[in-house]
Amino acid sequence: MDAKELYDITEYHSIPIICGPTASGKTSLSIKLAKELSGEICCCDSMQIYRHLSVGTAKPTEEEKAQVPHHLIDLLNPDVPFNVASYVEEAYKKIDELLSRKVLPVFCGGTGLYVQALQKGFAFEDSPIDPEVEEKIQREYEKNGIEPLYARLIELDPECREKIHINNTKRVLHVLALLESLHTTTREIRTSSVKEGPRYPFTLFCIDWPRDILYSRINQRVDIMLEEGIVEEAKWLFDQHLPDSLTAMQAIGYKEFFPYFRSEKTLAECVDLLKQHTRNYAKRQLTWFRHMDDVHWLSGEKLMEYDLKAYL
RNA sequence: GCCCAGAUAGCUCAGUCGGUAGAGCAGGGGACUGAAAAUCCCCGUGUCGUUGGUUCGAUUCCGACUCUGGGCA
Repeated sequence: MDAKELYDITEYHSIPIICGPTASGKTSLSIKLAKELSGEICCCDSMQIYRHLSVGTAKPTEEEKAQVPHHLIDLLNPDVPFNVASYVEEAYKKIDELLSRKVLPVFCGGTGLYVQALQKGFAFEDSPIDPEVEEKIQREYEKNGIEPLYARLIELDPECREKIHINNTKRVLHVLALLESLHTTTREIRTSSVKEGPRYPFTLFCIDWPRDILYSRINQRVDIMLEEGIVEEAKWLFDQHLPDSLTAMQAIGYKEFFPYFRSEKTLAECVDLLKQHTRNYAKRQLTWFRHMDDVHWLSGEKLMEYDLKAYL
């Protein structure tokens, strides 16, 4: 769909995506914008997808959801894995649904990969990895370690020497399985995945704050989450005894409390660790956003003064 | 008051058999196409507590002092 078609349906030329690091004020900005546009909010967040993870993922509150309808949250239980490909599929379904009601979606979220997948229109194949190939690679890894597999990856695709470090085991194994299943290279995958172009026209906004202010906002927000019951929520997840590898178990705001539940750390230590991890995460998010294309940067201090409609 | 241990990077500490020092964490930068709130890479000069002494040379050895732990009174 191009800008004109979108305009004919919604009277706007593009779909806004509000991104930014955690605790930058995305939620309130997206609500303000959605109200102005009579739009509805679609979350672009790998963890708000999960039910029961609410306080810790800074999901919009009931009051906020009452102001503007929210979508793409509370889709799955925490024991179900999730990934970009599934996200993109869900997002496109939701966009079509809103457009069929002539409603403009307002995307909002901090997961850089998901934002980029929408912006660039990454196309994902149904199941690109042959389970037999994957299993064989896994067995070889357990037997001989990463080095022979890394050597094979470089031989199949010399570009990977630059792009994938040998210590990044997870990615080495995954990309090797991908290449041996499809008999192709990463360059070809990247090229073919964007050859259709973006599915819809998007406009990206990213919120930025001076680093020290962002960090103190993060620390304050963790204290608020504590009052809102993050520890109880984390205890609930802890009691599910899910495998650590599961997507939901990686969420910041939960795993940090597990040592407390096991009486290995004090609550105060876990809280400090949570603040730390959240700050580290915000930095990684900013690295991602800074290197995305066509981003309109918004200063956190004057967030409510921008006329974002003018960009759409 | 006495005895012992310590004082080195923002923090926790290692080390220099005497030639001005290095790890982890924090912090900063970066990568990223099916776990991405994940995973991974790169970046280390600081009056080595103060002050005398020994020495060609002291953060390192010796003394005193200050501070911080711990113990004894």
